[in-house]
Amino acid sequence: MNDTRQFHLLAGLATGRDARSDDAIYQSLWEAIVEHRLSPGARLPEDALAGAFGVSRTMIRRVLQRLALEQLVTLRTHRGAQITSPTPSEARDVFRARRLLEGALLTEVVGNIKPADLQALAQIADQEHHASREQAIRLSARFHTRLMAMAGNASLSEALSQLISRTSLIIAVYGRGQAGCPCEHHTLIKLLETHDLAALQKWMHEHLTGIEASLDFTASGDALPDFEHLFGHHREQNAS
Amino acid sequence: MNDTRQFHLLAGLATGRDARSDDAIYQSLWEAIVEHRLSPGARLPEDALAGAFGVSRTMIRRVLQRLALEQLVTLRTHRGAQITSPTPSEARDVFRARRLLEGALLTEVVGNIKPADLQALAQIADQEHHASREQAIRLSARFHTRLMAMAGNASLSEALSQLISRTSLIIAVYGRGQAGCPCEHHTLIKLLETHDLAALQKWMHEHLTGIEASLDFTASGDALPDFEHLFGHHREQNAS
DNA sequence: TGGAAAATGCTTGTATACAATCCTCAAGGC
DNA sequence: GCCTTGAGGATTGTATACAAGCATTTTCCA
Repeated sequence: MNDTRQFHLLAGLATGRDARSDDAIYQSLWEAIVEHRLSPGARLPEDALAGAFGVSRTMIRRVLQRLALEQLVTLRTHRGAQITSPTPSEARDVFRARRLLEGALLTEVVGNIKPADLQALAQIADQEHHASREQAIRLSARFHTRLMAMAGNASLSEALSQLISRTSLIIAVYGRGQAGCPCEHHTLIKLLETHDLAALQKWMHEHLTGIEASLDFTASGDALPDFEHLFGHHREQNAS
Repeated sequence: MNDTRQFHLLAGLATGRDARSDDAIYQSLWEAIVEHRLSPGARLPEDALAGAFGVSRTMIRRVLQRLALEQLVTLRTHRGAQITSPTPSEARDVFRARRLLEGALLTEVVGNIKPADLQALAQIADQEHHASREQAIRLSARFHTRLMAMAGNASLSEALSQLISRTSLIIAVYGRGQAGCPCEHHTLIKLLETHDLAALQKWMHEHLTGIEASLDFTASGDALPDFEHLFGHHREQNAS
């Protein structure tokens, strides 16, 4: 069927021209994933994407590989790409990693605060207020990414921004209703102005723990249910 | 000239067959980079690699893109790939990041020590003793990677293993003579057995700081010298 | 009528052809 | 003699053709 129409909403996002560089395609797909317009489990056929973006499969494959290395899409051989569905275990790893990294990086952030940074953060937080629920998720990711860039360590910032993107996938699978935390971000900006490291770290820890606590891991996020857990007693009866 | 011979040492490393999967090619290149058999700045022409590995450029390009996303090679448009030469600033970022991450992860490692892990670490440390200088560098990376895998957080382990690989590049550019630290790794294993977190963190901090201190950042690591800094006064004289 | 096996179509994997760009080297002008 | 400019070769960027594998459906048999 070569369903190009399904992905035309993606193509319309960026510059508007027909053929785009692979970086622009990456951006479009990244935004669609982080904004939950492409949900975990959704298939990403190469032909359909190539048609929507007006390029050949070559470029699409390069972009998909990049997204796969960032764990936003899952590539299975001869079975194509689909948006990654993080497992509960992976989800917990991501939150543990973020608590550790963002807490530690705050130490370096407080020594590096510049007015321009605070202004940029405030602008993002403001946009979150007026944005749709979908865009708010992406802006929330941008807020955290921008905040951690203030630590001035590109190596860590990059690793962290990947964790932040994956958090959006986790929320898509295990989130229940209520969205992120726009007002909380304004609180953080006020704390940044006081340079109170302990308070900032406490805030960040509670912020991340709060998001994690709002998730519901009982719902099966994966495509195939856990038969072992559901019907395991049958086997025990037969085996014994 | 299509100089395939230059890369035949790489092709001989893995399985020995002619055509290999992209993962095997990635492994071969990764080892050659980490073992300093391919030095920073070395060019990686796609045709030559394709010939050496007995595959087409398609696969080579995929592997090079992956190595580029891990910052082991640098991809410049229409100018091909070459082994990355980390800047002094990047080098310092990597060491800061490793001190932070590895120090913090030790906290989770000490709660998770299993005999099999200690045995695996001891085996790597032993191999370091008997290995050539080149292989010792790779084994040292493996040691740290294996150690941090004990923390049981795949997200952080992956980010960290990238930092560890990049450290090898940094040593290739800025290292002066003396190699790594084989005996020190045996010390760490003894400390692990005591479960003394504070001592472990102290050891790790000094270990990484010691390596960083042994580097010489005055030598120009980049291909093209810093003309701005060298000849900048000329422009100032003309401008004023 | 239900199930298993085969066939067909669709999607991905790999290689290759062609176009675009850059680098090198040589020739000409100042 | 040095710098600029142009042509040629070499290398990368992109698209496409073909092969290989999986999924679905259809058919056949019990």
